[in-house]
Amino acid sequence: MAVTGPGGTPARERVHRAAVRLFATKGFHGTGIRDLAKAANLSSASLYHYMPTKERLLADIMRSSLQSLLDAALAELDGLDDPVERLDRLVVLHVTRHAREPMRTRVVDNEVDALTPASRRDVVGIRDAYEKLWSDALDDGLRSGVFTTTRPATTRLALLDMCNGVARWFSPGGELGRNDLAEHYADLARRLVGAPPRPPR
Amino acid sequence: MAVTGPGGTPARERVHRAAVRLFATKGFHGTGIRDLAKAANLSSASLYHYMPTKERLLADIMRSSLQSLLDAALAELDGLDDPVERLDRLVVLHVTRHAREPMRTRVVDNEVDALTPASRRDVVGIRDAYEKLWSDALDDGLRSGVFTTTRPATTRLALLDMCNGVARWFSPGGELGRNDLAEHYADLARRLVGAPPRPPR
DNA sequence: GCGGCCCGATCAATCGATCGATAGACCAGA
DNA sequence: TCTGGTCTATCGATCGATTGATCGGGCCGC
Repeated sequence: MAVTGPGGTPARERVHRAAVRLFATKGFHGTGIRDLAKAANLSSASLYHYMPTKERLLADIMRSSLQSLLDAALAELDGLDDPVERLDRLVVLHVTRHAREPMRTRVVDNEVDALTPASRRDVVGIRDAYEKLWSDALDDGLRSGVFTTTRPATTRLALLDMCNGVARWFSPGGELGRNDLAEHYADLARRLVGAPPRPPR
Repeated sequence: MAVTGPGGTPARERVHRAAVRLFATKGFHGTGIRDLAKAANLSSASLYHYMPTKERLLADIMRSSLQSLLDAALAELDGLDDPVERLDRLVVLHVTRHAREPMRTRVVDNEVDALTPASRRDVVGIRDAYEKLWSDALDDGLRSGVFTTTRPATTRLALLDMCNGVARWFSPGGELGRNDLAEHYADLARRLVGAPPRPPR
């Protein structure tokens, strides 16, 4: 088993983590193979035992992040019918994740066009499936009259952009915890789509 | 006068424009000096007649974009007292600009950490002054009771993120024109901060 | 023939990636 | 218990290509 390295963290994981941190802060093209090696406590040659290519490492990070978000969302919505509840859950899940792993999310959001066309197709496919959950909840709510907006498509984009923004400024040490933040965003989302406010706890 | 070049556009402007387009689509670090030269119909050597450095070109683009946004906002708000009207105007101006020049805005929003510390200080300074206009409008409205939110700071961030998102997906050929889009966002903004809806036109 | 534009050629540095080699863990057969 | 072989993890050295930037000189309208 590969359990060497200072701190006991396996090398594969160190590479992954370092890549997320560097890609998020300096960008994919701004991160050299040697920066990555230094951050993972490896030589740049050893790096290639854990990734086929710098681009594929990026693609793997993005793919797995998005897939786990999609899976979690599907599990969260399972069996649910009420559009308001579905929206609540989507917002809370989304914001919680973005606040828990802002770096990873920043990579997913900002580095899409550093991917090769093939990788991009995969990643965008997963993202579209995820965003369809939002569209469906919104459409159902509009049909049943519990949401109101004159421009559903634009409102959906505004809603998603609002929630995505969290990853850009959230820092774990802030005054607001992840859960309170997510609850607040659920309130804001209801306001945006014209749904009745959530009952106070 | 330098008015050569196919199409009659002066070289300095061609460089500027090409840089905005390339930085926005491929990122600052993803754009080579030769890509830039080709897009501006110049040799990579001639490029340096119009910019001291690639990084300074980026800094100039960001600085002038932000400064013109701040100036326009100050002009727009001049003499205005009512927080609701100030918020309306800020949203309409912001969204209109983001929709008119999504490329330029994407550069401003995404490439901040490609700047040297000195350039970054300048740029962030202007951005902070601009965002303070939003904070002030929001605070005044909260004080006077016309806005309602439990978390003013977070709500401000959510509001700004929502409006910033426009630059990431707006394309001029879409079904919605710039002005209609801006009006819709003004409605959404009022909902977010708990202000009464705008009177229908 | 002077000055603003412009370029081909080229610089040192860095890029992503590959090479051959070494050290150690593990296992099979004697 | 020793031995030979295989596998994984790691490295220094180096590959060709590309990077941002520079230099010396050519062209052209004045």
